Amino acid sequence: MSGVRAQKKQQTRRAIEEAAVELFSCKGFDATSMEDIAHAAGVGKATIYGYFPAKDDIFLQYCDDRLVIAFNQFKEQHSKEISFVEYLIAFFMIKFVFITENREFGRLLLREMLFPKEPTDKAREHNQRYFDILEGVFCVAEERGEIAPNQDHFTLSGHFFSLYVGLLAGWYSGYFDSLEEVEKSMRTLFHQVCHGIIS
Amino acid sequence: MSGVRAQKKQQTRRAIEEAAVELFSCKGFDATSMEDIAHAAGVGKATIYGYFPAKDDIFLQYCDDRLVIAFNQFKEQHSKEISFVEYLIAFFMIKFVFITENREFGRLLLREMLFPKEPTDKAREHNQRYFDILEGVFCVAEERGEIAPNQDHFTLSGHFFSLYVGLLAGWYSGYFDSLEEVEKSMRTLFHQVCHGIIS
DNA sequence: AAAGAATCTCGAATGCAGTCGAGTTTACCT
DNA sequence: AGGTAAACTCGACTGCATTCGAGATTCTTT
Repeated sequence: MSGVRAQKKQQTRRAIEEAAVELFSCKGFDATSMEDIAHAAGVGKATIYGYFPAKDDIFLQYCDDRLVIAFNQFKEQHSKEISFVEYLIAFFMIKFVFITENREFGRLLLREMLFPKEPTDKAREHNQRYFDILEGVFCVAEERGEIAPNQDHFTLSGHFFSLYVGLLAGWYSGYFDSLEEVEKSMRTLFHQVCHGIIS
Repeated sequence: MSGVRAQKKQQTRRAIEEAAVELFSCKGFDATSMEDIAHAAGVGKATIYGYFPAKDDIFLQYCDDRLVIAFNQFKEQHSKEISFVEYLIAFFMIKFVFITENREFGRLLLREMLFPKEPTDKAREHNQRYFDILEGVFCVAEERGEIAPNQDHFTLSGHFFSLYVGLLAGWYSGYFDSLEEVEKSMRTLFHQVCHGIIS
């Protein structure tokens, strides 16, 4: 039975994560010290570093986990019956809402994910989840004749993703007052992609 | 004559900035301590805080200044004779090269500019410089009949800017091996915007 | 020119993220 | 069981950004 230790580890890990998320939500990320977390979780400060490489990672991990859940919920809820643009809007808006739900959390997550100190497999893997989903959307859209054939799906994914990131940057810089405005802009932008701006 | 003090301040400020940039370039941002900078600049550590609110701001300020110079150079060098897409590509590629010249500098600059802790006038002002330039480009393009009339220039600017940001994120996540690849992708994406992906 | 106000300067102190290494617990082997 | 290796834990320590506050310098006023 090599279960005692493993079980305890799980427990400790969860205790740390829960304590951290609770404190971050309550006091804010910067105002929460590792000592606070350690105390709240009932472990020594250094112990935390056996579970998470750095303070950031505690809730980066947490956010990422929650994001996966949101993904899956979305996949269940939304059929691909609607036009692919509407589908994409629903997809990105869910993410948008999720990310901006807590301004500070989202900010840190985005910073880390989009502009990492150096490229990591973790981030790549994270992105791959997007691309896989979008890939599926584009395939269906192509079959239905909604988009021209022979387009590089990776580039397409990148295009929509970029617009999503741009909207987030706009949000964080105060260019939107409400989610409705964001959705409106997203719709405009996505339609630009579809129809072009020339004709 | 209230000049002695003011002059000294200018001198000190420049000494700090120069010492900091020199050290950041040489040793890297994280590896350079405020004490190093203070010592190199010949002032006390605390003095620096009389000139810059935080370590980040020292070279954020510097980067921003240099960026303005790059902007102006660009405006002089490039005529608007070429097609507006080629103009935009030239414009954004210069910025791209500038930003990624020093990976660490660019990363910090982007993080701060795109996802600020809270919206600041400083960032707004920074962005406004873009929009003004792009505005001009779109007006000319419209007159020439290169793009359909009655489009919202702000949204258009946002669109191209988003793609630029997306490419940067791709670069920082290791999806490109060279600037040539970036430019190629940029061209593809910009053409998508022009012609749409439907027809 | 003298004194009082404003500004500038810096070494010392503070607070926090992250590391170290010694001590403790668990797993594995014979 | 008994002993050894591996993994876990934590208080003390390190290094750094940022703040404090007391003293020095410059400006202003009369």
